[in-house]
Amino acid sequence: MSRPSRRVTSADVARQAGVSQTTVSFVLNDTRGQTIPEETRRRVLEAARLLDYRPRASARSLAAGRSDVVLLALPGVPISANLSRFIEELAAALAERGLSLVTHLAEGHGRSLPDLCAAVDASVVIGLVPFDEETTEALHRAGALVVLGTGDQARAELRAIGRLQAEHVIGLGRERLGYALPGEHSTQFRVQERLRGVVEACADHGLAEPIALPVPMDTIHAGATVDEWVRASVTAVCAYNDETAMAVLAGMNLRGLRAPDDIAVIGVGDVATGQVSIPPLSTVSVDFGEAGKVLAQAVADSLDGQDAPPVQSVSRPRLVQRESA
Amino acid sequence: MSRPSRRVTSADVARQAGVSQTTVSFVLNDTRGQTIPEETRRRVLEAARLLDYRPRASARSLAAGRSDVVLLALPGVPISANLSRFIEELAAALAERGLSLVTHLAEGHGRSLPDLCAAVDASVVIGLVPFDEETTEALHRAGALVVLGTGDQARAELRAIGRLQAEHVIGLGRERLGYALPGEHSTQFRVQERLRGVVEACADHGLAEPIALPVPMDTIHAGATVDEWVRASVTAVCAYNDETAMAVLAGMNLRGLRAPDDIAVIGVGDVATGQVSIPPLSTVSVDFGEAGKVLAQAVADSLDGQDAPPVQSVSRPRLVQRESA
DNA sequence: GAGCATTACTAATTCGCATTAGTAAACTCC
DNA sequence: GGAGTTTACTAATGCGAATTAGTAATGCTC
Repeated sequence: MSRPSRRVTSADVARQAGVSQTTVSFVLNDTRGQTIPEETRRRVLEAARLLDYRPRASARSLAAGRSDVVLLALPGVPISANLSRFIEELAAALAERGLSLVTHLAEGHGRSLPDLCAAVDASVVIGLVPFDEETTEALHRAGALVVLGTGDQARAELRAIGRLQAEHVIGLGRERLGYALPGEHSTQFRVQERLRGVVEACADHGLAEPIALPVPMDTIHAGATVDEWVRASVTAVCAYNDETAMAVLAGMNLRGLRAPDDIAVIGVGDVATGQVSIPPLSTVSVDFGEAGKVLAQAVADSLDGQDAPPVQSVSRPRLVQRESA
Repeated sequence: MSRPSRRVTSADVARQAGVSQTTVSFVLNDTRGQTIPEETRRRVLEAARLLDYRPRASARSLAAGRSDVVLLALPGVPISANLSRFIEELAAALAERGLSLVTHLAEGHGRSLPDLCAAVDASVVIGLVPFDEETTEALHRAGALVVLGTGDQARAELRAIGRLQAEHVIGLGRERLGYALPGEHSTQFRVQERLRGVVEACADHGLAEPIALPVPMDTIHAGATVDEWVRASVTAVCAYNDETAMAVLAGMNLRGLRAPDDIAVIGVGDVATGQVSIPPLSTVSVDFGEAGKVLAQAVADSLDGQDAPPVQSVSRPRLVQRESA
């Protein structure tokens, strides 16, 4: 259609408003230390609105030395409703501070995160999985001013989730636990750390280590896995996530076993279908609640103020008790 | 940690390699029409590697007049495994062409898509939901050279999904259909178009219009909805998605009804838990297959070649028959 | 009513890269 | 052996906004 013609520039706005480009910049950025009379400000704003002017990001960040792009690196897993709500909240909170959030589905075969970071000229990179030292380093070299998601905080949070599951079923009087690993990617960081949390909780209570078995998304195979747990007298299974937990439930159903009577089952994630599983699934909801706002604040702080206090807790695991445990 | 020091620039590389900045640019961009001897090329490449040089995107796109950022606008729904695979594939295919993909969870309260487009200086915007004329216009003004996802193609694809569901159960001999709307957002474009597809298929076969009812994610309420369908002698239910379908299954289970004997149930999406529902859920898998590569090609084409043929079909709906229908 | 500060601006410079317009040397070719 | 071409580069310019360094006009003070 309409040839993209020429983009509107700040010079166009200046011309329209009858001022210099400098003044336009001052008005639009609320540059402090500059006094602009109300009338002039109004004229500039009006002209900008009229022309639907949007500063060209590349010019802006070239001149300013930093962009206002925040890159959120997501793990390669499907994005739950929960997580996507968190992302939107984060985006909204960042937008209020003039920052723009874009996301990147990592773990893919696309370009590396540092490459991407450079490609979009991101000032901030947030990871939901922790970055190792080397990646952090590379991100900084790639132009990231702030990198969040390093450190052991993510690790701690993942473990807390496992712990919460275990504590719950132990509280129910179960003493022999199983752990349901996902059918795939079971060596992944997230999986191992959640399992770790369960292991720790068992140790704390003087119980034997949980029996961790992979559970494929398939009723027949799940049934076989359940058999193994039954042989080991397992009376509660903590699952890596709700999907896996539902597979366990299906396997049990196939064997005529009931949750929680025979084996208590608890998942993670509070996916919608957990409410209509048979029986309804107890789970740990990873509630991002205020996390978006908190994170946005942390980002903004560490972007202008030198160092902000590290973000404590992003997710806030919460027990959702239904019928399966 | 390490103060971000100063970013490495192409001038640094030039100095290191003992050539001019111009030459560095020529080598790194494989500028055609320039002959660079192998030895010089090697020196430059080596210097760039040594310094871990990455061109600053803002400077690049300011000078070149266009960035290599592609923005994918996603609907505000959770991202299925299927979709995320598609995204990764698209990202990989774009990366091969020197383009970087970032995603944006739309429908949020963050900034508007045109604003975001300008903020990341995207050259291309792809939408999985169609953009209206106005938005497309705004995106172009915001600097997007290419905008994909306009037009009625998305509409057609959504309808095809509904059609496929309906055709399947009609093929099973069912003549009175129900449609399970999601408990929320049931007036949304996607929902309505899928339903439309079912309505059309019914009409084509001379059947009565499907009885569309919202199904909340809650076994009790789902049971009540099932009652309504039973009263209307419905023998097959097409659901907006797998989650909703599973709620229907739960409601039926509560009433002692079996799928497909009493009512056939079919979902959309092929979510993992559909494999372990009771009974395993028949569904329409929205298979993106080669779509990533095709789309990437279309993007690249229309970015340098003037106009590329519009992308035909992005998703390729495919029936996955399990037990529920 | 001279000196100084404040107001309300603007001209000129800068960011880092791509690109255009050279230029000097080597290499044809009749 | 001089004109023309190709090779192998480099100097200079421009992209569009932010920023720095002004400047002219007005206000305030003693």
